[in-house]
Amino acid sequence: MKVTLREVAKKAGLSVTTVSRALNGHDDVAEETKQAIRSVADSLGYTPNLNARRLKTEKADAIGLIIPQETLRFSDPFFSDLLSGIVEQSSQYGIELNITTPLSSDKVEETYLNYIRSRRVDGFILVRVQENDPRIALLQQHNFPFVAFGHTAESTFPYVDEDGSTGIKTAVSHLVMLGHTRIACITEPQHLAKSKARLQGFLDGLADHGLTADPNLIIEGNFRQRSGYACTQELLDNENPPTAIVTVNDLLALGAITAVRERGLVVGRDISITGFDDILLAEYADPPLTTLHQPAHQLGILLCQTLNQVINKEIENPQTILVPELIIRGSTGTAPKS
Amino acid sequence: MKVTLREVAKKAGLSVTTVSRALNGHDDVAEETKQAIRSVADSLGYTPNLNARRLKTEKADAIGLIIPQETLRFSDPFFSDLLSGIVEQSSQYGIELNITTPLSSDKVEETYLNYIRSRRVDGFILVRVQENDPRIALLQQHNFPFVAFGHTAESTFPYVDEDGSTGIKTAVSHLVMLGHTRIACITEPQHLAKSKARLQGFLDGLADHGLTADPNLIIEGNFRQRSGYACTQELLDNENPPTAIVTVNDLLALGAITAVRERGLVVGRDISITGFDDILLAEYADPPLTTLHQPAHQLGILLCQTLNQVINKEIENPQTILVPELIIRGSTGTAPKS
DNA sequence: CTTGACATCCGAAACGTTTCGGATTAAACT
DNA sequence: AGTTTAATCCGAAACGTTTCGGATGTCAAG
Repeated sequence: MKVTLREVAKKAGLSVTTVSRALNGHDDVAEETKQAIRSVADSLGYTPNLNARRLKTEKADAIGLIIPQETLRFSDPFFSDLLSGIVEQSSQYGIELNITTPLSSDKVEETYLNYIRSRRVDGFILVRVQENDPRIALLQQHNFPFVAFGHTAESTFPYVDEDGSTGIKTAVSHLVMLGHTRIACITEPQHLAKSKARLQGFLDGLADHGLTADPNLIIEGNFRQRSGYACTQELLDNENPPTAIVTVNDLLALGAITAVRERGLVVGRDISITGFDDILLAEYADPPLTTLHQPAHQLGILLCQTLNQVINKEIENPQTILVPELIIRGSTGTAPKS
Repeated sequence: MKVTLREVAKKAGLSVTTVSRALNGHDDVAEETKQAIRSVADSLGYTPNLNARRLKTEKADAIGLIIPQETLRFSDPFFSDLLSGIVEQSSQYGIELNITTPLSSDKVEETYLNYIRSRRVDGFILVRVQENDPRIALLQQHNFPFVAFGHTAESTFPYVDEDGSTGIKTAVSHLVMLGHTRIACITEPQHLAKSKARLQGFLDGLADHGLTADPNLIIEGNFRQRSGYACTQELLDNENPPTAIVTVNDLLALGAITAVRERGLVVGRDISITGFDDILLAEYADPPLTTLHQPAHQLGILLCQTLNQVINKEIENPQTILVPELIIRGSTGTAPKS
């Protein structure tokens, strides 16, 4: 049933050594023997036992993706596109993609350590990086290859990231150009690096146009539609409500749209709303959502490519930042005259 | 740096054999030596080299999920919830989850074969099963453990599935009770088992109430919103348009809602629409979508549990079917008087 | 005719684990 | 006292691969 190198060797009348070297394309075996060996191997349906190879070579040809429980639970569309990019690229490279989640939130580092020590992956892709992320400290200390999706100003490690700050600034500019001055912002929890960056972009964007942020108009939500809905209610209850709301992701924006409409207001006329990510549903929202397009799938591919380079030491400290593009749709319009 | 069994043994003053057996909890080593060994192992930070273990035991403690390219590309929310369930449960079991996609659609079986022969997984979870699925034939022929998400009437293999037919029947009944008689259906491509079942449910549902399906009102879409939009346009252009549309997944329904509204009609009053899956966005659609709730996350967990049982031969041929529950929201209402 | 260089092949060891079959000792029976 | 039994422990082989360090043969150059 199972066919090993030894059997290929026997059938080909050659040594195991030669067969191994032939199949791995070394140049100390004659071209015609290589051919012969390959055809024997094919006829027997030989596929190397990966575990044996890994044991010997001390390479796993695999990468790990340890998803935080929070990310796992509230699967947002952006993340699944990111994931699909990672899956696609790792498959293309012929390396395994190994996905897990820590058993509990206080066992994150334990999980990483176990993976490192048991030698089952050559590197990690990190998502949801935080400031002073303990995972990164751990990996750096062990000198273990990884690439982070996310960064801060001080980051000295390999990462791929969006430029969330610039992205939001673009959205703010867009709104200011439309005449808005009372602009609100619904943010995400601030422990994540990317959420911080986006909020900063909002503040900077206002400042760029000589506006100052009204603290009453900055409100922290989470990552879900329901939260966008609730935050918007709160904003609209304000005695001097905003004419535009910058939300920090599309799901928040969709929730905001629902809330606005429930009050009998028209999105894009009475109140403008912007999102972030350009998930599939943004285009089909009603009205279609003005948002910042993130090439999620592409980012996933890039993450995987970068990690591969880090593992193979082809590059020392790659850092890539992609600037999202503003897609203007119906959810934003000129400010109402007051 | 790396610590092996040998070093634990040396430090503990015992043989490699004993250390191995102690750590694996065999009962031919004294309780106090076990304790001692464990503490030495912990102090050294020993973690077994998985590749060595796998080589020896011929078990991978890993399962594979080979995602078809189509599924990968158009990441639907349902699938990511399913995936999250699989990730969660496999992590809980402490087995690896290995995700790939075939390099091209004609290399699907090659990919499976490679995985089987290289001994890197103990079993597979299959998604998007078709009638007479060649992957299933292959796995059965190799006597390799797997569990399918999906089935047909003749299926003799282990599966977990939703009862799509009964689900849609429930939706049809609901509409009939509301007085609808001209009911349309937007289906998915019929090569998938689940899509076939859902269409059958539609036909059976009508028949149950003595209605016959109008071929003009059955129209094949795909899996995306855009398609639901286009199909609905077509339905509404009919000379005798339907008063209700049963769509076979939520994204189609969301597209349908957009199309209906664009014509100035009111969903839930002029035209009723039902979906299937109850994705996160269904509740926040406008109007909220009447749909069939699928416990996607739970299904993922169940798939993983079932596969585990199959691998460990705890059960011979497990087949589970979950009946989806109709969630009535605002997108359906009494039929307009004509 | 010898020498060296080159091309091609191979034996044996090693990676770190598990396990088979036995060895040792002490306790518990005839 | 001798013999069985049980409790602990261990040596060595094996899983299938890669690779180090040669071995063999051929051929051109000296």
